[in-house]
Amino acid sequence: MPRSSADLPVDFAALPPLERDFYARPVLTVARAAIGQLLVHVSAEGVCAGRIVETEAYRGPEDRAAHSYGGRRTTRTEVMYGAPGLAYLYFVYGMHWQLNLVTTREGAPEAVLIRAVEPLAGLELMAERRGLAPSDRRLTNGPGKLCQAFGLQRAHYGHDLTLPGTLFLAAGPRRRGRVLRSPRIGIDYAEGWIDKPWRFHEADNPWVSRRPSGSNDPARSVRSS
DNA sequence: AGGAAGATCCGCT
DNA sequence: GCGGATCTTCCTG
Repeated sequence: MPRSSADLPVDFAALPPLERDFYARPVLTVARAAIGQLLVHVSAEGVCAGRIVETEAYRGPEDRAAHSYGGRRTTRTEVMYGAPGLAYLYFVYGMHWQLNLVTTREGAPEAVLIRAVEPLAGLELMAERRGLAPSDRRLTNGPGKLCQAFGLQRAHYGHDLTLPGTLFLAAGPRRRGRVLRSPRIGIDYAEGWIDKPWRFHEADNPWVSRRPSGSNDPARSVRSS
């Protein structure tokens, strides 16, 4: 990767995927490590790529906010129990898809939700899919938005992210901002787990979906590697 | 067979 | 800030 996106154009589609080792770690570790990595999707319509700037960790079966809470194992959650490096996509609110990375080890239903991405390539295609201008920040600053922009949906359920050429993560540029932690968003139903700071995002990145809500809970800063 | 809820987004006030 | 959109999945009876 170039040091900045102002360098020569990168052939994102040809980048080597992150290997299974990346995903085969505790979910909080992967959620933190995913910040700054690249998400790439190659489709018939074109190539979309971006830097991951916001994630959340879901640690079933004990995590009440996780779909795999209590060991729940259904058609929908089945892939969460699969090999680390698989993609878990699900459909919510009758209209939105969400992308997760399966982590840890087979049988451990833990996953990282990708909540926001900073677009680097395929902006025109993303804009077309989203019905927005390519310069619009709403292109990819939310979990449902980025899936629509990248053209991700049911067909990608269970896809192996370690395979090259289609849908995968790749090593991001070295330079990154601080990473902050805060409580996860939209899990008011998860009594006892609401306040866990399992959301990670780059400080001062305009593509992050929202600033940490509670000005009271000081988002704790984490060293960037 | 039916109902309820949902890891969201958008537009309006 | 609030409510509506919209439909799949899962649980209950």
